Amino acid sequence: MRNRNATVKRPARSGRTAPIAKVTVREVAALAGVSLMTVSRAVTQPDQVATATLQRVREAITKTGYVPNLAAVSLRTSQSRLVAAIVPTLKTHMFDTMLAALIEGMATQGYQVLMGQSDYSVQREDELLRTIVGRRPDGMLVIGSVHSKATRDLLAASGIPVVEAGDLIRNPVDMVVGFSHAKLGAGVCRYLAERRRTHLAVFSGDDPRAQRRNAAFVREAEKLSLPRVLVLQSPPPTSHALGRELLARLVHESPDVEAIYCSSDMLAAGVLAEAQVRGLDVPGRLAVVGTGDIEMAASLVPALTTVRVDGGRIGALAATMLMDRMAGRPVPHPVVEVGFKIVQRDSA
Amino acid sequence: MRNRNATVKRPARSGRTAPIAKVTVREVAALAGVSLMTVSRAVTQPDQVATATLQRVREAITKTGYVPNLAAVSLRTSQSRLVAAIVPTLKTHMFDTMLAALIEGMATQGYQVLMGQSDYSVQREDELLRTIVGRRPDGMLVIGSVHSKATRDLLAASGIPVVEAGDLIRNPVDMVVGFSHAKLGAGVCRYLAERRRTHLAVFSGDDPRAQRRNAAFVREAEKLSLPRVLVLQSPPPTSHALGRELLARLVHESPDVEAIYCSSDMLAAGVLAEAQVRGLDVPGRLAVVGTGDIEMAASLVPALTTVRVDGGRIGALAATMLMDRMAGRPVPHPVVEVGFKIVQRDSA
DNA sequence: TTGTATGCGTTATCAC
DNA sequence: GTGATAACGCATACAA
Repeated sequence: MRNRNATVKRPARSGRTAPIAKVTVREVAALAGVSLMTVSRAVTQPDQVATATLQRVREAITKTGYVPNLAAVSLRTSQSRLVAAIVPTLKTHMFDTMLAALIEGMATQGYQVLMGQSDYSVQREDELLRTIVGRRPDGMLVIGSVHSKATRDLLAASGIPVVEAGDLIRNPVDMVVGFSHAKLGAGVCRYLAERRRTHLAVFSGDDPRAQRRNAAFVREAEKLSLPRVLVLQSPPPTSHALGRELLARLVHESPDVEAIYCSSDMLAAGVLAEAQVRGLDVPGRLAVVGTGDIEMAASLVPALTTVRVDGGRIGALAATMLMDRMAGRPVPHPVVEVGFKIVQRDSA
Repeated sequence: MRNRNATVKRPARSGRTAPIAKVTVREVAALAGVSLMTVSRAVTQPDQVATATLQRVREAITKTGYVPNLAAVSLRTSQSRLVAAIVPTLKTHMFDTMLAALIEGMATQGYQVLMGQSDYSVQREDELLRTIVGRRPDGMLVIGSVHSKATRDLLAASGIPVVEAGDLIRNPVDMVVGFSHAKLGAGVCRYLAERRRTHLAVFSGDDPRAQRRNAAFVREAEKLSLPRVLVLQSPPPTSHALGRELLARLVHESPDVEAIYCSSDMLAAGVLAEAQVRGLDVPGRLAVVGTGDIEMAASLVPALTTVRVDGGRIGALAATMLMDRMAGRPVPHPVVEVGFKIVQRDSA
């Protein structure tokens, strides 16, 4: 059943009015019978203008449809009221909450957000950041971290407040809010070991963050003298389908595995689905732990035990730190480690 | 198990260089021993500059770390190379692919994307759009449609190319690419009727788009002389947990329902989970149809029958239409209806 | 309370 | 091939 693709009708774009883009303080001033500055003041500091004048100006603004040109404001004031955000990709759920919180936080303070997708490519990231610096944003959020040395230097030299978010890196360009992937990986390993699971596996994407978690997980298993951890990696993004596929493989190749740590909840959900199909009891026969605590985690069957990292909090913290820096206020903690939490439910 | 929140160390922000934000053509020109215009030309039209000069200028640019101020460029040229995108929310998967496609499409043409979240609030949307107009974007994408009359007029008058995406509305501000929610709702109803399901229910958010689908679904059922359709609505966003909750309610209140149309795949996934828990056979006892065809739909158990709308295609089409308009090229089809498709899998 | 002059950083235009 | 000048739209500084 397929709907056709068709052109339906012409749009009703009326050419009646002069484009607002061309309306400047000039026209408003002329219409209101005042000078440019009075209009400017009426907009930015209304209390400095006589009530009667203010009213006339406001009418003129309404009548002309005047909207101040922020490029001019930005040029004049050296403030863009713009914040840039770079994410690896928008196609996964991973960064949505962080971003949503940032955008919302900044919007309440009158800032707008410029978006960029690096697609996990350092080169894309570099190009992106260079273009963005041209906008003179008042602040920047980079999810993950800035990867190339040259760009790190560029940003450091630019004097633009930068928050690198999600990853607790050692040498931030400016500020960081994140968590330790190593602690997280080790923590999950201990959690499973405490619950008497000895044959462990890890399903994950092969991005750097996941790899750091995996490495720590494996190290911890060695420290606890557990059998060798089976690590299955795939190119990101990790998906539900991948979870099913990986479990299917595991069942054949290493049927003795008792617990799986998945680098995303979606991956874990796929594992649960495949386990259901195969009649594999979770958690009886197999324990499953996810990462992210996405909305569906709590209502899956069985409810998914997962590592919660509060993306919304990270985004909100980033917004606060940026605004402090932008306002010239001292930032008490330029490096903030946010916690993660293993949320115990039914799957492990 | 909770990691502490702590400050770890001071950041390594070196104050050594003059902020790039302050480097202008002036400094570059001085260093290269040329005029401002030569620098400007070296950047924008290198072939107009003698090779030797070009080289000197480029060295000077590298040495100073000069990055052109786009606010100034924008002011001077009346071109912002900025495109704005307004989404209801980033917290659901609904618009990710559309957005990702748009951002990618625009980025390849040297445009940057300004993001706004309206949170399904008309007032927020208005504020947002007004601020955004101040940036003089070269184009705008609004997911859904522009709701208030005043803002529609503002946009129409602004002369900014606008694409309203996702919704095939009747009187677009400028251009539209979308599908008919009414056709979709009716189509799903027929699909279920053809499969001998007579007692139908709809689970959905109460946003306007879902409501249009629901209304058409109900009308179609009446036309087919089916029993009254049970419609259960909740405030968006729809979620997995909500799907479970609604099915639980349904089982008590209307156990005779044979098919459910869900306004999102996540909602449908929740319904499948609850059905599994209750031992309700899907599709034997109950058919389930979702909306969106998100990645997990195909690997759910049972695989989810769903209505696919190609968000990536919509985003890409929007980007193309915007770029045509921005380049002054005629837009052959300012109103584009994209198809939807009912993807038959196992759940219905 | 209101107005005038000036400059933010860049490019269009015209002159050399 | 290169340079001088003006202007984009607005707000800062100061004068009235």
